[in-house]
Order: sequence, then structure tokens, then C-alpha cells
Amino acid sequence: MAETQQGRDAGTAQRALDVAEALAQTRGFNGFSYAHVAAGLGITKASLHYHFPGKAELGEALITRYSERFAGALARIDDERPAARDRLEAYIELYADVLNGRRMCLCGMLAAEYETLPASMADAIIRFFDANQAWLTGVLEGGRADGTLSFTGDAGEAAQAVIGTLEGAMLIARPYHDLSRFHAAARRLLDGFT
Amino acid sequence: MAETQQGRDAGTAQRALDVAEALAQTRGFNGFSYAHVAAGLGITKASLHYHFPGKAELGEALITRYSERFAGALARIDDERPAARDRLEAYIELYADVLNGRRMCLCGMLAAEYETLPASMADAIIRFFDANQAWLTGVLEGGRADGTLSFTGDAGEAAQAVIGTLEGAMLIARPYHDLSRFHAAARRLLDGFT
DNA sequence: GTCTATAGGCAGATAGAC
DNA sequence: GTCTATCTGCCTATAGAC
Repeated sequence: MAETQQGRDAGTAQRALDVAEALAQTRGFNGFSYAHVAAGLGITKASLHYHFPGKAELGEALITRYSERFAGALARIDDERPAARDRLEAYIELYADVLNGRRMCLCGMLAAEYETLPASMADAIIRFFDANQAWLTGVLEGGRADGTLSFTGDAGEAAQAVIGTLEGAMLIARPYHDLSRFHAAARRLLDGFT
Repeated sequence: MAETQQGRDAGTAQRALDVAEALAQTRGFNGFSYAHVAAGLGITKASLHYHFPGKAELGEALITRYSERFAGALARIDDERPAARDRLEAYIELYADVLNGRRMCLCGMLAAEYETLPASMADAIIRFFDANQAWLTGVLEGGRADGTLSFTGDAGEAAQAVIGTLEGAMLIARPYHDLSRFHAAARRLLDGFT
């Protein structure tokens, strides 16, 4: 009961998700197997099947937990940062943290592979991006209303642009092993709202 | 000898690259097999091994040909479009054409998977992005010099931002099956240089 | 250049004991 | 919950005939 999302006392299912998540974010969903996850946990493939009947279910659980964690982070930003510009900066920092762990955004990675994924996973990926866009749209509209964020056109479209820019910056920074590449893109993105 | 890049009289190796390219751009490098390519060609897996000893060599050939074709397109833009802004628009159109074929940029896709790829492929991906950045940097510097493109900071950094934005816009537009999502991002990108 | 046949390995998955 | 054992299928790759 008192288990946290990635705590050291987490159950096997949660620890399996931790291992699978790291693999999916670095190698892609088609780049890891039950054997990889089981080895990372120190159990057998058969035991892993007890917790997740198939790879599709594991993948769905992966996206669900990731989306919930992201939603929690956004709620925390709402609580702690009243200013629209601070919220946007904190949002970018979320991505920077993921990249700092040498990982791609889980849903950005899965977006690349979406044609090979079970429909349930593809749907969940869309919902992740929709939720991000909705939150960002609110932030941008708020910033425009109080004059702290300046941009042209539809706020929802601007929100899409923010997400795309950050995902693209992560995608390319990774093979270069260059964090500063991401930060330069992030700075330019923020400057665009001045 | 008189074979074109994707002509109907192309040899088996070229046609194999055509099929493999489409698969890699839609499913990723870990999302297709020799069996898929061979089936698409109407030959056996063993025959495909005659042309490409292993999947690594096939992958290298894929990136090489893609990079050369891209370089050719950039050279054509240089020839046909003297104005910096027109060049930038034509560059964006290159990406739009790829996405219009329901494909991801080959090197954007491979960038996501790079941790699972042979080192030779990872190196070739970096060279692709370097070449694009170099070309774009020249375009941006030219536009800034003659006053037709306006942007802040280092031109090379701005070029990186352009590539990242376009790759990210493609990545996310695909699962939505929404071309307009890409075009909206492209328009915002261009407007940013006004 | 293409084929049949085959090798060896790993994939996802299940049955059934403990 | 975790194990051993096993299944089926697909993977990359090779040998050798045509």
C-alpha cells in the first residue's frame, strides 16, 4: 500500500515497469524483450508474464503510469508556479530532466514506432499528447491574457508547436550526446514568447 | 548504368533499398526484417543476402542513399532558388513531401533507435544532420546578410532549431494522421524568421 | 542472381510444479 | 509469485545447387 512510484520497496510489477520504461525510452518498444526486463529484475520471463500477460499489456501500463506521473508533475507546476512564464520554463525542465537521464520522452519514442504498436498503445499515446497540449494551451492563454507571454495565432496551435519543438530537440540531441543542444533549442523556444 | 534512384528498371539492390527504406521510415529499423523486404521484392531472404551481407550493411546503404538524395535536393534548391526565404521554404517542403508519403524522416526515425544500431549507422546519422545543419546555416546567414531573414543568435544554432522543429513536428503529426499539424508548425517556424 | 534447405538463436507465450 | 521446461514462430545468416 505504502508503495511509491519508483520507491525501493515497490512491488515486482512496479519494478518491472521501471526496468521496461528505461529500456523503452532508450531502445524503443521494439528494441527490448521480456528477457531483457526479466534479467534486469533478476526473475524469469515466466514470472514476468504473471504480472503482465503480454507485451501489449506491459506497454499499456508503461504509458498509463508515465502519463499519470506527467499529469502529476503538471499539477505540481500549477500549484507551485503562478506565473505563466515560470510554468512554461518548468514544463521545459520536465523534458530536460528526462533527457538528462539519457532517455527519450517515452511517448515521443513510441510515436516513432506507432505503426508497429497495438492499437491500445497508439490510442494512449495520442491521449498523452492531447493532455499536454490542453495543459500548455491553458498556460499560454493565461500568459497572453496577463501580458507575460507574447505569441501569434491560436494558443492550441502554439502549444502543439512547443511540444513538437521539445520532442524534436530531444530526438536529435540524444545521438549527439549533447545536452547543450537541447538547452539551446529550449532557450530559443522561450525567447520566441517574448 | 542508366539506372535512376527509384526508376522502374532499377536493379534488385536499388529496389531492395526502396522497399527497406519505406519499411524503415514507417516501422523503424527494428520494426522490419529481411523477410519483409524479400517479400516486398518477390525474392527470397537468401537472395537478399547476396546484395546485402547483413542488416547492418543494408542499413548503412539506406542512410548513404538517403543522404545523397537529400544533398542532391539541397543542391537543386541552391540552383533554382536564389532567395534565402525561398530556400528555407523549399527545405521545409522537403520534409512535408516525406510526411505526405506517410513516412517519418529516415534519419529522424533512426535517431530514436540509435542506441540499438551498429556504430557505422549511428555515425552516418550524425553526418546527415551535420550536413543539413551546414547547408541551413549558410541559408540563414545569407538571409540575415541581405535582410530577408531575421533571427537572433548564432546561425548554426538557429539551423539546429529548424531541423529539430521539423523532425519533432513530423514525429507527432504521424500518429495523429494529420498533415495540417505539420504545416501549422512549419508556418510558425517560418513566421519566426520575419 | 536466385533458389532450397537448414542452422542456431531469440522472440513472445504457456503448462504445471513448488 | 516464482520457478523449470517447453512450444511455436520468426529472426539473421550460411551452404550449396541451379
